[in-house]
Amino acid sequence: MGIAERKLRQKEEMRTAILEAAWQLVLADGWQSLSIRKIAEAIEYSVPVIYHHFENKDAILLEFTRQGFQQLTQEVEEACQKESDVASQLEAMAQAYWNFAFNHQEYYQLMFGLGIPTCETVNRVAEMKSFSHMVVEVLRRAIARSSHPEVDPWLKFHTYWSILHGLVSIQMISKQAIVDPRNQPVLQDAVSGFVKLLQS
Amino acid sequence: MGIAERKLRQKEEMRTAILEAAWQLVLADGWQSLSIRKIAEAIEYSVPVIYHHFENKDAILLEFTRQGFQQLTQEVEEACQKESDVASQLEAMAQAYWNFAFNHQEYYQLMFGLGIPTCETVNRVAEMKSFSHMVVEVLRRAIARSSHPEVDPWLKFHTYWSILHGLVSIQMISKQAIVDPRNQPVLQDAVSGFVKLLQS
DNA sequence: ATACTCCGTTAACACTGTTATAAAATATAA
DNA sequence: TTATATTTTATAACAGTGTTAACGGAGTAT
Repeated sequence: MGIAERKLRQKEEMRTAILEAAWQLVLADGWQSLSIRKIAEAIEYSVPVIYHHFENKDAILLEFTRQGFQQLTQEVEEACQKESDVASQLEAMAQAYWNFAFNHQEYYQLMFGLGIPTCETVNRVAEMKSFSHMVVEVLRRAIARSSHPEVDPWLKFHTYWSILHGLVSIQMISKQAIVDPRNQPVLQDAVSGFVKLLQS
Repeated sequence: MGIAERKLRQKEEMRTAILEAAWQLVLADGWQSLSIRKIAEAIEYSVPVIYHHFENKDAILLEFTRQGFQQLTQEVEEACQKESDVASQLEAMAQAYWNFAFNHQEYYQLMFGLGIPTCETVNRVAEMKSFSHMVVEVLRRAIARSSHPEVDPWLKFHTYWSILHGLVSIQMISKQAIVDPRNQPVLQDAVSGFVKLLQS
């Protein structure tokens, strides 16, 4: 009875065909414009067949999210194994993480739910510049008082902001719960570390 | 001729009515489910009137983004002014930033294009746990070799990951450009600072 | 009173995810 | 081989979405 086997094989082929077509569409036009109908047209089948292989559109996206995390883990791990001492490992891993994010932007944006307001959108928001400016001034004073007054305050601002934004978004993703602001050891850990280093 | 003034006033009132209705809808059901038709129904006008006040849906969202950055700047600045020395200022500002993000999650998510995969979605991705586990193991070794072996590796992981994610997403938002991985002073700055502190 | 400019409407276009229903193709049993 | 049962595929619809063209009516200006 090779019939059942053939059917299973065909089912698997169809599944990967859907994923491959979807991926091509994403590479061409981004996540925002991906649609079930476009996938159906690409694989030259009608729309409902897709629903025989995936419960809904989110299931397709979830599949890619999984693939993304697999690949991220693999690349970071490889970078780690190329180094011997722990400090170099952590730095190499950070670099690998960064490389993954920008070499596979589509993956990264999906994995972390980044709608990505385009560069134009951001530049239109003058209010963002006020914010940057305000924080930079504080950092400038801190740097002036430190033992390394040549440090670039904009570099430090970028770092400071990134730490804050990273803390917030990772927290938002991992826990929906409302958090007591007075109980944030991670925030304390990261910020006090940053400040200590700034003043050293 | 008070007529022209009255018309201008009415136009302004309509504009704020649209924004207020939109805001209520967002508070009730989130950004994802906000639609022009729902706004129209809420203000008891037909759909096209909205297009007389805003070019399109994005223009409405942009308005809220602006408001968000204004409010964020204000709250962070107030927190800054309550402190005297720079270190306390930077820490208070970080706390204010954090508070803003979680007290006005809708604003924050819009401002940074966070689609926010829900907690359930994230938990379904087992691959995320592999990643976490892998990194935690490296941190555990680093902590064991440091002079503070009692430090929680999961706390440090959370910090490490947040720094990386923050760097990446801020970079993705502010510059569309493809970046040369060998030229990332901010990444160097943040990660080497983290590692130094970890080993101290 | 006539012409004209707004303001607001209805109705449509071109999409989206999802699904009920019907038909065609295939597999099984007689 | 024929007839029945099963699975696979397609058509067409539902309920939404953003956006806009076309039309009506009220208020203003000449």
